[in-house]
This record gives sequence, structure tokens and C-alpha cells, in this order.
Amino acid sequence: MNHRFGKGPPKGWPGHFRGQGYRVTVPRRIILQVLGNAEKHLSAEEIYLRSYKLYPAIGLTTVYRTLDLLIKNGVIIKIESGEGRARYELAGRVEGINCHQHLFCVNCRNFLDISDLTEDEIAVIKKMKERLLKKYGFTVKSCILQFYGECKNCKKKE
Amino acid sequence: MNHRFGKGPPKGWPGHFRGQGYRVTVPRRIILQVLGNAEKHLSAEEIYLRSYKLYPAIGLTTVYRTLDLLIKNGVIIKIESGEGRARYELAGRVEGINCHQHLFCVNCRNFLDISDLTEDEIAVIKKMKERLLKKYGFTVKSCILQFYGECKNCKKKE
DNA sequence: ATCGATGCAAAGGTTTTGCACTGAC
DNA sequence: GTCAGTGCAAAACCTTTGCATCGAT
Repeated sequence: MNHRFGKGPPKGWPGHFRGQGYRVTVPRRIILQVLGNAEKHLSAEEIYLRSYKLYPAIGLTTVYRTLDLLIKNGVIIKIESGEGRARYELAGRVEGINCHQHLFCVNCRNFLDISDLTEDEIAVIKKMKERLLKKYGFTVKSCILQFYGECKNCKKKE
Repeated sequence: MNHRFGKGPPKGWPGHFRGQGYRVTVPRRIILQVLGNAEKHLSAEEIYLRSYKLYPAIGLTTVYRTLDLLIKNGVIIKIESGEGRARYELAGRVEGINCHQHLFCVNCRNFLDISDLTEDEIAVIKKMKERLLKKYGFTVKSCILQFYGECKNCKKKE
């Protein structure tokens, strides 16, 4: 792990980052912009490629280090779904009950990121949030439902 | 990816595995035994080490391949918690729904793995399974509910 | 002028693959 | 006897680290 970043997390990003010892640099702004425009959860490589288009001098290392920094400051969350690489998303986006569902095919390892919950489902998740707070003292800020199974295409091939 | 394993999943393991083209071998029995006796979620290396004690001829490759096979057949689930290696656990069959809840603290990055669902929650997840099958042609074998937020300890410290 | 941030190259650790051999059926 | 399963070594893969340089403050 990288221990170079400070511990006192600013309450938001951007905004509180100056004066925390953090510097505003081009790569950081680019990466944040890419994350802000993402239509789905991006892997580090995807973030790198999109950043590269905007700023070809950027390096993959910087992407990883910036993501680390953003995670430590609660700006983004890291999602591991078993596909061998992590994905990242702005934390604010999944705030509240805006819950993503990931369909992960254990056969072809493809990954579908959907966002479609019924009223019933939202209600139950809200209740779950309250229950987790009471029982475990855990305040839920966002959630992701990961489903593992077999996708359409893999069934056809059998 | 490993394409060597057959596609027709047996309905359970052990039991239905013969006659599906799968062979009952010593390494497979050992690995299954280790998983059955596990008191926690084990990493591939831990599974290898425990299997090694029972059967020193075993190789790490076989562990990975067997785990892959078991995942594809819904016998175990793979859990990634952000520590850089995956962990594996027997999929408990609670009315056809293998569902874990992970509470992930975005502040201290600690991780709580609970397994406690109410009747309501189980019912809704069942419905969700059916809906995902109809709408996306995706057959759910197991699921993990990932909650991101702040844990008890971190709240105290503020 | 500092010292945090960067990019490259190299290393690290986990997981996968190629291949010849073994053993379950 | 077949061919799925195995183990070893090597490769592939994602991620982190060392280090000299750059640049925000």
C-alpha cells in the first residue's frame, strides 16, 4: 500500500483538498473529470485510457495513485467483483438508495452493470439500511447488489 | 480463462457430479473436505496449504482449477474483499438463495461479512432473481449485497 | 526553493496457461 | 484404452514500488 498520502480526509473533493497538503494537478483534474462523466463503473485501465485521450502524458501509475487518494478521502469507492480487476465509482453517485446491480457471469466472466429496482425492492433495501444501523451500528451510504450466475450467451452455447 | 470444464452443471456437489463428465479424484475430494471444514473464508493459498497437509502431492494449479469448477457449478462462491486475493466459501443453500451481506467501511476499510436476511428480504431477492432471468436471461446462482458506509468504530472516533 | 506529484521501468503477488504425464472411467 | 485431470514451470495479469525529474505552492 501507498503510505505517502495524508490521513486527514477532506470532507469533499474538489473543495477541501487545498490546505490539506494536496496539490491540484492536471492529472488529478482529468481523472476526476473522467470519473464524473463515466456512464458505468470503470476499471483502472479504462480510467487510464479515457484520461489518456484528454491528456496523453498521463501514466497508469498516476491513475492508481490518484484512485488510492480519492478512496482514502471517501470521494470514490472501489468495487471488486471477482473478475480480477477492480472498478471505481464516485461515492456520491451511489448515495442513498441509488443501488446498482451487477450481473457477473461465472462462466464467461462478463459483467453487466444495471440499475433497475422496483418499488418493493427499494423499500426493502431501505429497511435493511435501518436494520444494519440498529444491529451493527453501520451507516449505509451506498450499496451494490452483486449477482453471480450464468448469462444469456453462455446458456445458448450449451 | 479455462475452457476445459464441461458445461452441464450438476445440480449439486457431491452427488450429481458423476455422469456429467466430471471425475471423482483425490485432489477434488480433499479440496471439498477442506472447504467443508473451514471456519472462515479461505484464500486459494490457504486452501492449498490445508490440502497439502492431507495430500502433499497436490498442486496450487489444481486448487485454482477445482475452485473454478466448483464456482461454475454453484457449489462455492468467490468473495473479493479488496485485499488483493480472493476468498472462497461453500455456498449455503437457503431456499435456493446464497446471499451474503458485506459491510465495507469506506473510512477504515474494514470489512464485515454477515449473513442475516429477514423473510421479507429473502422474498424480494427471490423475486429479483426471477426478474433478472426474464429481463436479462441471467440465471442467478448466488449474490452478495455490498453496503458501503461508516462503521461503529469510526463514528466513535469523530 | 521546497517537497508533493509524476512517469517510467521494474518488481510484486495472484491467477492462468502450455504441455507431457497420470489415473478414473 | 480414452481422455479428463494433474503438476510443474512459465506466462499473464493487475497493482505497487524505486527513483530521478517535474511543477504547484
